[in-house]
Amino acid sequence: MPNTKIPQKAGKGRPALSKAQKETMRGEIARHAGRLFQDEGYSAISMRRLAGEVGCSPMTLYKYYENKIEILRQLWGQIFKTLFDQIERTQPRDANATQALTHIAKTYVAYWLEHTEHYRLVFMSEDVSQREVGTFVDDAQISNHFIAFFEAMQQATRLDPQDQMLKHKTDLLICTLNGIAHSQITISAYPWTEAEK
Amino acid sequence: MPNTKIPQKAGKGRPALSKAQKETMRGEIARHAGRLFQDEGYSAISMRRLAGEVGCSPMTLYKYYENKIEILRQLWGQIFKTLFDQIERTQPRDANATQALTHIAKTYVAYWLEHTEHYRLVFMSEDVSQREVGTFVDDAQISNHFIAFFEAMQQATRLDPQDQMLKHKTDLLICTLNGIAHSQITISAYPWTEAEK
DNA sequence: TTAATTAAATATACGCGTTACATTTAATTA
DNA sequence: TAATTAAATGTAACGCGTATATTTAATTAA
Repeated sequence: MPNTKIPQKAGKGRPALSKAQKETMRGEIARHAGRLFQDEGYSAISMRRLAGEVGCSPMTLYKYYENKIEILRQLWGQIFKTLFDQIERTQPRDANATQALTHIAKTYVAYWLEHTEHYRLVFMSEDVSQREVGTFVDDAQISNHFIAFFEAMQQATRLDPQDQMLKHKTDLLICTLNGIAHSQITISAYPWTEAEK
Repeated sequence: MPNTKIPQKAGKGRPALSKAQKETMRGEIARHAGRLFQDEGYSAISMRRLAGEVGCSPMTLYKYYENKIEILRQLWGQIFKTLFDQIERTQPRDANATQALTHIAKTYVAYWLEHTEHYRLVFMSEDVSQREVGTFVDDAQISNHFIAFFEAMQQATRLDPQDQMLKHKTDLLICTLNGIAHSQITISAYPWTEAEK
């Protein structure tokens, strides 16, 4: 196999970037992308433009990210991490199952309302195809966080984790919460009734 | 205003296409597009390719459709028209409000299961952006049909049409029905429990 | 018949995301 | 210092949707 490129373990040449170095540059790109996407919209920012702002060549972006949507997904990941960290941090120790679920739901909605620019970046980025949103849901980094909903719902309802109904209830709750946040951000003044279910 | 282009009423130049001619050509394009999109997927078919199959130049397509997504939306419109015509045609005369709503729901799901290729075209076309799906919901031709759901729900629940709860219930029903169809088409064997709510 | 007019149809061109490839730069070791 | 090797850059190209410029053809006035 003459065409396979095997990276050297401790070769003689220029060393590959360390994980930290790679992360630094990824972060730098994400930082500019976040600002630009927020200001002008995902679809309005071209890779050539982003490269210009970062101060590198367009091709260099592809050294650090597979493609454009992966940059946006990175931002999504950061946002959800912040959100779920906040939920966990503010969860009262002495809460029972129902209170815990309510706390998750309330904090979740409150976060989006306090960071509407993040909400827009996640749920209202234009020219993002369904397939790309699909991989967003598949993204382990993000979807794992939503397991918190599932577990809290399981605790609160005492349903069998195998029960299809449990997943349905959880999905419905998430949809409802997103719906509430969406309504409050786009339309203003919306009935504030999220504690149900 | 020197730049406004006012079409002549019965001008001297080459006559504009008649409405019938325009519709014929639109239908011809939609016919090919339907076949190609179903066989190879919306995103896999380029305007150049579609033009080749129709037998015209790529830009001629833009004489009859604003852009690519409008061709897909035309197909969506046809599908929903067929679907809601069928619901109306098969609605029993002597049904009470609850029975009528149940009939709508059942026929709706059954249609997608009998025409899975249409379901895929409507709900699973890849590389369709969120903005484009947004205008799909805004499309009067399609969304008017969904008013049938709203009215049937209003009759069945006897809620005030102004009541926010009514719209919520309707939205939830539609989501649930789509969810059932989606589950049955993608996964097989799924709990068949749509008559509730 | 011919010239003028006008819309249809086509040809050309642009910027996009992305890929491929060639070249240059810089960090490491023999 | 020379060889090596990955990073980084430059250049070009591809196919895409589509905006704009140009050509073609159908009609009427001369």
